[in-house]
Amino acid sequence: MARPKAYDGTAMLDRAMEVFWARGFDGTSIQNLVGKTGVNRGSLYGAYPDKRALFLASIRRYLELVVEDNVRRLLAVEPAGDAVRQFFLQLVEAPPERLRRGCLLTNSAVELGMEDAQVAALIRGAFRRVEQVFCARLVEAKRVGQLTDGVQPEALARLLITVLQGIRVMSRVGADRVAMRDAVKSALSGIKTAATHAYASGRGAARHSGHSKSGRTRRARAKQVVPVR
Amino acid sequence: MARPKAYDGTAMLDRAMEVFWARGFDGTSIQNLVGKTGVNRGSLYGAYPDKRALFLASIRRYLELVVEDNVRRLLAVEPAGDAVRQFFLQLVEAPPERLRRGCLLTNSAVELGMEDAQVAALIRGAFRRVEQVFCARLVEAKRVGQLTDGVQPEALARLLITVLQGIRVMSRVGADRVAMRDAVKSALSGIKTAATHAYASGRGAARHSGHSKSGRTRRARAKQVVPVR
DNA sequence: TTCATTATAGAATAACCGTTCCAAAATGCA
DNA sequence: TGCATTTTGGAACGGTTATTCTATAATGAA
Repeated sequence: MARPKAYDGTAMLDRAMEVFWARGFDGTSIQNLVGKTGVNRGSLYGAYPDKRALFLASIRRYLELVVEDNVRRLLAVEPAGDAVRQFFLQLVEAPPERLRRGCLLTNSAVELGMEDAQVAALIRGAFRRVEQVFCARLVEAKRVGQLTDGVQPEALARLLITVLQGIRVMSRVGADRVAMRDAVKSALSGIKTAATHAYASGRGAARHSGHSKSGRTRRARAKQVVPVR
Repeated sequence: MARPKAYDGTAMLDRAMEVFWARGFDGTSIQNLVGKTGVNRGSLYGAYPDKRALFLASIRRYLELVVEDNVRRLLAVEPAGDAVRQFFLQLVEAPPERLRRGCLLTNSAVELGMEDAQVAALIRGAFRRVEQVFCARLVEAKRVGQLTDGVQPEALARLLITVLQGIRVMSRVGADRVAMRDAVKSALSGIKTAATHAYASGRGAARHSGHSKSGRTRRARAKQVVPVR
C-alpha cells in the first residue's frame, strides 16, 4: 500500500540513546541524531513529535537495556553479598572510556532534573528500583550472615545507590581509580565475602578454586554461612 | 584619564557564578548574564575574552566562596568526628530549594567533565581538596578513638567525597530526604559521636548542655575520648 | 575647556537551533 | 500498469546563539 520504512525503529532508538548518553540533551542536535542514526529529519519527526519525546524514549530504552541488565547481574550471583560486591568491583574496574561516559540517568538527573519534572520522576523511579534490588539482596545477605552486626539492609542499600551516583560523577572528571576503589571498599565494609568468611571459620579448605562444576556447591555453602560472633 | 567602570568586577563575577550554578554552562546565555549581572555585553567581553573564561572564573570563585566555606565548617567543630557528622547532617537537612540547586562542581563535572580537560582538572582538584580535609579530620578522629576499629581514614574520606557527589545527584531529582538520611547514616556508621560515646562509657552527665562558656570543655572532653572495647 | 582614553549600549553578524514544509521516490493493491 | 499512501531528502523558517563592531557617553589630565 505505502512506501516501507527504510529504517528500523528500535535500532534508531538505540543509536539516539547512545548519542544522548554521550552528549547530553542540550548537547545533542537534531543534526547529530540524523547523522548518527542515519535516519532522516522527516522520519525522526514522523516517529516522535519532538526532540524531548525522543529523549524520554531514549531514557526508557536505557532502563530496559542498561538498568535491567545491571539488575540481572545483581540477581545472578550467589551468595547475595558477593553479588553486591562484584557489582561494584566491576563498576570500578571498567575501562576508562566506559567510566568517562558515565550513566545516562546520572547525566540527565543533573542536566534536567531541576527543570523537567517528567524526566526527574523517571530517573527517581529508576534509582528506587536499583535501591530495592540492592535492598533485597542485602536482606538475603543478612539472612545468611554475610552482614556485619548492626548493619541495616535498607540503610546500606540507600548508601549504595548514592555511592553509585557519586562514582558516576567522579569518573566523569577522570578521578583516580585507586580513590574509587577505596570508596567502594569503605561502602562495602559491612558485607563479608563468603570466601573470606568460610576461610575465617576454618570450614573452606578448597575455597574459591575457580569454577565449581555442580553450581550447587557455592549456593549450598552460602546457606551455611553464619555470623562469626 | 578614562571613563570609570560602572560595575564592580567581583560582584559581577558572583552573579555570573550564581547563574552558571543555577542553569549550567550551555543553559546560560550571554543575554542571561547581561540580565542578571546588570553588566553590558561589551563590558563582559571587556572583562573576559569569552564565555568559557568567565565560566572558569566562576568556578574558581565558587572554590573560594563555597568550597572553602565548607572546609572552614569542617575544621571549626570539635571533636573531629562530630565535625564530619555535622557536615553531612546539615547537608541532608538543607531546605529543598537549596538541595535542588545542587553543587556547581557536581553539575559542571557531569556537563563538561568529558569534553573540557581544564574544567575537569579544576574540579578534580577541588574534590581532592575536600577529600583531604575529610581525611585529616578522620585521622584526628581515629587518634581520639572516634573511629570504629579497622576503619581507615583515607578510605573512608574517599567514600565521603563520593557520597557527597551522590547526594548532589539524588537531590537534583528530588530524592526522598529519608533515603538520603539513611545513606548518610550508613556512610558515617564507622564514626562514633563524642556524646554517645561519653554517655556509653558513663562519663558524661552534663553532656551537650547547650553552649559551654569556656570553649575548652568540649575540646578537652574530646581528647579524652577512648575506644569502647 | 579640550583631548585621549575607556566604558557603555545596542545594532550587526554569521552560525546553528528545533521544527515545518514540500516535492520526489517507492511501495502494495487494484 | 496506474493509483493511493507513506517515507524520504533536503530546503526553508523563525528564533537564538556567541561574538564583533560602532557610535556615543563619561571621565581625568593638560
